[in-house]
Amino acid sequence: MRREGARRGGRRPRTGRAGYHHGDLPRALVDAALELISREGVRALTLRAAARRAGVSQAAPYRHFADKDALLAAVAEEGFRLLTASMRTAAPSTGDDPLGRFRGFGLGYVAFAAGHPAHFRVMFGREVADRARHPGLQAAGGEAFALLVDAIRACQQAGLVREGDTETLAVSAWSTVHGLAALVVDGQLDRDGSPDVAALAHAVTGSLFFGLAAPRPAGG
Amino acid sequence: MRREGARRGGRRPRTGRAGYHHGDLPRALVDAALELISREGVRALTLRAAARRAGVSQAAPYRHFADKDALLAAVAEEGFRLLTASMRTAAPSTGDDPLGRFRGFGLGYVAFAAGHPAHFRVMFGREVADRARHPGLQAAGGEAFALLVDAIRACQQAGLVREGDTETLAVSAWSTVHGLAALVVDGQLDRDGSPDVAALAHAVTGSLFFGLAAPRPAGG
DNA sequence: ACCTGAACACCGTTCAAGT
DNA sequence: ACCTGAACACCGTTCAAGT
Repeated sequence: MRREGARRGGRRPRTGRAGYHHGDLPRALVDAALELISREGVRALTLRAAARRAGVSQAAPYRHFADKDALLAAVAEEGFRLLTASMRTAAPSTGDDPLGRFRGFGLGYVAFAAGHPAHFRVMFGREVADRARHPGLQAAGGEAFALLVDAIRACQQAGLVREGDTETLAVSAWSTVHGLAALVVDGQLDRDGSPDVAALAHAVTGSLFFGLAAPRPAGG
Repeated sequence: MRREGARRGGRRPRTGRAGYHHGDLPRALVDAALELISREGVRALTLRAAARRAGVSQAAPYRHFADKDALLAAVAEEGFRLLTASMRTAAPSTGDDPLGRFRGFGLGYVAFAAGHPAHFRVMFGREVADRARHPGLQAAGGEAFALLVDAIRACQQAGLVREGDTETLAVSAWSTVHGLAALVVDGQLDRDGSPDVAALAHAVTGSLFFGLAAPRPAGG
């Protein structure tokens, strides 16, 4: 992970384009990787193909990434940052609606996966061979999980979610939204045409909160 | 998918070992693939490495599999069959406990993933590039989902699960167990040592049924 | 400081040829 | 009917060399 800021907006460094083809080859390689994955699948992502797309020689990527794994780790790390952003965007920021906030995180999680399938695949697909070598990755993943844990704790404190080990409840919540996200990205839900992801996300987060059990008959 | 029965037990065909190295090279290649994935990751699975492991030339696999994708599809299809078997084993077969049966399917799903991570990865990891080319695969996946749908319907008929579109409820259930399974296989839950998968599976299927909501105070 | 060209040991896949 | 050997166009990665 020699790469640092993504510098998305362009704004090339003053030191100039001398020697540069892009002003930002790392960024160009990450974009090329995402496009290759989206259009032709993870197997089509080769370092050489990404280099070709960026208009540099096959050896040039090694100036910025130690190996193919490092490029994939950069994609995954960016994905985790976009994930937390998507969760925050979907959640109301007001402190007085902890349940809405919790549900918003879930909806944002699924929306991210549906909107960034290439990122999602690299984040969770074991493409990054040795995750331990990329601690920034683990950290970024932990941040998203922490968001969920905090939201559940707030709901518990408001008396909206039942008592119990917060982390275990968070694993339930994470499993639910992650499972839906994975099934969507994986195309497993496509058997009768393309599914209404937003509707499913609402149904699933609703089930998560209220459960599948039939309401007890009053006095029963 | 030229390959047919897996003939797991050994029992070589009478027609003899003349020309055969294994009696069953397709089986040997599937086993080699699983071992390579388990020991060195999906990237280490190459057709040539599988052939080496099976003791045949690099070109020999093409007698039995059209291409690398076909070998992966065979692994995935076997996985789906093992998944349904695991679900059936974990579920009580008695007709008078639909809820236990439903929960058993969920526990069996997670147990399969934890016990067969290499299969699970190929089944859901987009390693098989063109899934449409392998209809047997889609069918085997649909079977597992159908099990869940039937179990939910039975619970609804017994008044144990609330009314509503059965398929949508099934997606909730599938998402929950699939999400936990994926997080386990992916190592995402390893941040404080290795997790107690069976305990998490119980907690998660419990949450799925009862929800996370705090019990309503009586008369409130 | 960043990039290229050539090289090495690998892949997936094909095809003529062997038994 | 099943397998091999050689071949082709690709990969990841390294390294000396260029500006």
